[in-house]
Amino acid sequence: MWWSFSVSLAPILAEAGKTKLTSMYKEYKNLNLPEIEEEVLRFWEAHRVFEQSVEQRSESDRFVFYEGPPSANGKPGIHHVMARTIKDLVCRFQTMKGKRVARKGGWDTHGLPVELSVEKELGITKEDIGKKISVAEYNQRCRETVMRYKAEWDELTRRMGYWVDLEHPYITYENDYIESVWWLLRQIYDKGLMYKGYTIQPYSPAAGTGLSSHELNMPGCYREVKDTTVVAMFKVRRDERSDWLFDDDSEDVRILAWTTTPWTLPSNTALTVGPDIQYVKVKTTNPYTGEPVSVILAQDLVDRWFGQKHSPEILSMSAPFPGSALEGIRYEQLLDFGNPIEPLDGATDAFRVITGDFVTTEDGTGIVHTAPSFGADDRKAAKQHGIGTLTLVDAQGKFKDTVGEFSGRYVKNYTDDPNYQDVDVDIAVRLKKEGKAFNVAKYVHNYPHCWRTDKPVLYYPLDSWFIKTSAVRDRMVELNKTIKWKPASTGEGRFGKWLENIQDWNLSRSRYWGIPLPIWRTEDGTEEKCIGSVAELREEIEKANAALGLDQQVPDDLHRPWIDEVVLVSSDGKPMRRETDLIDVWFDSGSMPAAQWHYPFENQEKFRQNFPADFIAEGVDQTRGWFYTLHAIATMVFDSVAYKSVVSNGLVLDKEGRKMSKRLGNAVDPFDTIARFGADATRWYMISASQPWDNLKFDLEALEENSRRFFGRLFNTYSFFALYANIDGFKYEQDEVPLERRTEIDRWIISLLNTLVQQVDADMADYEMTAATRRIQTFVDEHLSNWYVRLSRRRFWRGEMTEDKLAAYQTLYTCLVTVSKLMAPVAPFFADWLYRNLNGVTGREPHASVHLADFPAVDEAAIDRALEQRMDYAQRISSLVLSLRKRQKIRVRQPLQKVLLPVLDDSFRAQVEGVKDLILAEVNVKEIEYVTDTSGVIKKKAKPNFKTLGRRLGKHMKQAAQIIGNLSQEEINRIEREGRFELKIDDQTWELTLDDLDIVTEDIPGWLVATDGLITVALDVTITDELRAEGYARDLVNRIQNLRKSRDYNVTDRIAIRLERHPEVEKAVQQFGDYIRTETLADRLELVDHLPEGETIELADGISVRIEVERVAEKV
RNA sequence: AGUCCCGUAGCUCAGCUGGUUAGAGCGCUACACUGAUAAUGUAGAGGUCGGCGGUUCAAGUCCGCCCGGGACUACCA
Repeated sequence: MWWSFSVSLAPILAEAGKTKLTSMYKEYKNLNLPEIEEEVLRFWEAHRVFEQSVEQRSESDRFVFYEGPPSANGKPGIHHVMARTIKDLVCRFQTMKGKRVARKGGWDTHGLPVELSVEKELGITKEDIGKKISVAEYNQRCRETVMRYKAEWDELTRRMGYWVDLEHPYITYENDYIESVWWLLRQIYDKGLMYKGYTIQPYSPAAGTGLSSHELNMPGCYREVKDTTVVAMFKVRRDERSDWLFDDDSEDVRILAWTTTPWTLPSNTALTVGPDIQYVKVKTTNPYTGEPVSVILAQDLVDRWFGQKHSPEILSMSAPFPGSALEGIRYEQLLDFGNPIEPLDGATDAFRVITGDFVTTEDGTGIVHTAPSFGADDRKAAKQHGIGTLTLVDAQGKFKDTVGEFSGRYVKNYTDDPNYQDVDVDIAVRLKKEGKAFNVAKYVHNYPHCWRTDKPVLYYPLDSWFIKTSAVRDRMVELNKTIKWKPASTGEGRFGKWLENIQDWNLSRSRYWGIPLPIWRTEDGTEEKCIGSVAELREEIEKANAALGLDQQVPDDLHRPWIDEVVLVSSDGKPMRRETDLIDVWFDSGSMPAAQWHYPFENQEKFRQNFPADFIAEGVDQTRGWFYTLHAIATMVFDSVAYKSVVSNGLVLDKEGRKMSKRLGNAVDPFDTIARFGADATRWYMISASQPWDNLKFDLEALEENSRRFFGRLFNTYSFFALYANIDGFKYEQDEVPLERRTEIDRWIISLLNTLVQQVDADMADYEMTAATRRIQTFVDEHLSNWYVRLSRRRFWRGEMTEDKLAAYQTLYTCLVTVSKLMAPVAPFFADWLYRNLNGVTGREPHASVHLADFPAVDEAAIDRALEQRMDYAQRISSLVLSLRKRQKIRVRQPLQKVLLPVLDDSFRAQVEGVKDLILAEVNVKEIEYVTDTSGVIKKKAKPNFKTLGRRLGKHMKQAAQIIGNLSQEEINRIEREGRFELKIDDQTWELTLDDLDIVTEDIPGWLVATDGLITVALDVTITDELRAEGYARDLVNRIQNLRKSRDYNVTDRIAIRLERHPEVEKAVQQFGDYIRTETLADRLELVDHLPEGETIELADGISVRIEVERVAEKV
């Protein structure tokens, strides 16, 4: 390209802490973000920019951030780029605002996914652990596996520009970490918030293990199944309590209860009714035996079971009565196999109607068959009412051998027996035969399955340790209200409402690779110890060694199996063994505020400085995961929030809006994306495309487009600056041109820039990063590139270094440097590249990197709203004029005489006057003529101001709008003169002022006009001979410049021009010869009659002429 | 089943505490500019603001119900 200098690219000279200047702004042919980023990365690493950015800030002014630990057991995906971009940009922003933001990394190392991948690799199941492979070996494999993809994670971290300290991360499997977790558990234990309970939990008989809610919620676990359902009839015993139900001695009264799990019917011990639900007794006949029978069910559900095609008929129906009336009524056991009632909290009563709030009339009969061993609600209700239980199914999922003909039969086909007979069906058949079935049907519903065995889960009573989170519910709710949630709805809704009916936290996991529950018990459970530190464990071990004559030591590794071997001793000398459960891994990560510092055993000061966090961020899926466990533990142990603000980002979906998954093959590879488009473009796209808490439809094409638009334009703007600044040797060495001596457009862009700084600062502080990026983008695209640079181009390449030219350089430089700082949190690479390219030449700031600089401060004095409005007028007026030219097909190079601009008030006129020159230059028109209404050519129209009038007029608004819209010219003129207007509707009168009306010009009769809101523009399209000649002159200049360019002449070369004579061209040369010569740097411009050697050029209106251009002297 | 988010032009998204002509970018079409040119500008077409009902003088915006997409949670007999 002829005007560009070839510049040898100086190597990076900036050193840590100080800047060595380069002499030229670097120029580049094309924007290559990935290349820039690699270079910037090398720079950051070589000069430890991250470390410096943290260390240079005061210890006493911190912004605390917690890193949610990822598991390196799986590969990172594009959604991790999303979450980490948010974390990173907030931390970088706060750093630039002067805060010290330490970012300690962490690794989540325990849990099911790790265990499973090991089992898969070894080809074993959970049952094999301790048999085919020792627990020690198994855990060793887990420990090795857990960091499998650490290299990928580290590379992603590095390459995406996520600044986090990975040299000193916390790792959840380390003894120090475990010890802190134990300490936390001990605090909770000491507050009486831990208990062991025999509760109903999801259980997989096929796998022989309880399942966590996590496991139950793995994709595909809830499946549609078709089950046999039974409405069973429970025969009421007649006694004092139930007597009122019977009409006569022979009446057979039965209570109806529906179940989708008939195999639980032998274990029934109660029936639960809703105390406030209305029930009725219906006389009918048994559909299977034909015997007369009376059945009790909810009134609302009568229609469901009666009156249909094949359903029994209603012979008579009682008046409704509330469920509370049924309470205490006894019934005969449905299927009696002579098993004793097992005590539940000591109670062994059974076969009685009880009440429960959970009963609804949504389905079934409004009466719940209650088997306390197989349902959590059932168990709760039974306990409340002193009912015992029957557990007639064993842990393998088959009936015990005391259940008559059903003994030994699996309740579901857990063994893949090809001849499996559905026991539900057989139970139904027996009930039908015995006249105890009211209805038997197939029913399709969702039921959870064990994701590993594909078999239905069973709810089964299991021993577990719980944290009584329900006891601190109110405090958690209260503290949550002080947390700033982004978006707020997640905090109030998903999280808040969930807290309000929080369940106790089931801590137990019967697993191997995790933090062992530090509780030891005597065999009879009468004494237990919760260990809160290694020192305490050592003491207890020594005590036990002495008392029991053992030779134990604190294990080097606090995991199983070593910790299981430790035996402690009770106060009366009995051995105590550890409860074999591990704790829920979510407790691990929720412990990190303390455990990352090995608090309270070390770093007490550090912990105090870093608790609670100012900010955390993760995906919404962590709402009930990490966000919850942090909150719960902090509430229980420290009576504090764990974080003051939290951003929960949405999912990253594919461009069709589907969830990304390996299975669908629509997962986007983060490494690939970054390598192709750059980390900055990826980050910028993710943040600017949609609010982080909305789901993002990730589309590579959109990313590319966004990158081209924003980074491309910013790059072009920089390139433009660098090109001319190098020619002029501009290094910002001269004094600052005072603002008041700069031109309108300079002061305008600086005003906008300061407004931008103010807004972006506020947005970023409020975690509104999408708004911030969009504002920056608008500034760069629309204002800086498309208006400021475009209109200021001439100032940069024309003439010597005048004050105006200097002001232009300074202004553009300031804009670029400031933008680099504003964008630095989101696009750290390009921002630093831009900053260093600029500051590396001028040395105006002492920082080697933009990330060591301060976030820009607003110069409020530079903000000039009137000027911003003025320029907005200029843009709109220009746009209107251009659209008029367009309509008339008059090229912009053709000058026109004047623009007519109706002005309705003096301030508008004054405003336009201030930007008149810009408008005229932009639209190539000679003058603006202001038309006032005194000239009589303007047609005015009045519109109501709905905002001010609506409130006052209320329902008369419609009529008012019509009256105002129909006001005549004269009336409008009068209103403007008097400043008031009496509006009469019906009998009422309102006194309106000019504020209540918008008066606009819509038309100038006889002229070509265009309107945009309140601005109307008319264009004089008469082309005089002189204007035409000037148009051709401009065409000529343009064609000659093109020739210079295509011939690779230097910008400063002088030329000689010979033109073939042509009547129009001759006029142009005669009148505008000087202009042509000046513009094209021509020493001579001659007209000749024949120019056979010349090139042919096309001017407007189909004129073509021959021309000869040659260089007269070369200048370098 | 509950809770929450989303549903505005072919695509991606704006639209503040309700105010009358619903915006932008891309894409498409046409054109201009040509000393930022693998850049830039202008114009045009394109919308039942998911649907129905309500509140209001006025609803994309507030309320209710429904439909569709998504997430999380769950002890649905």
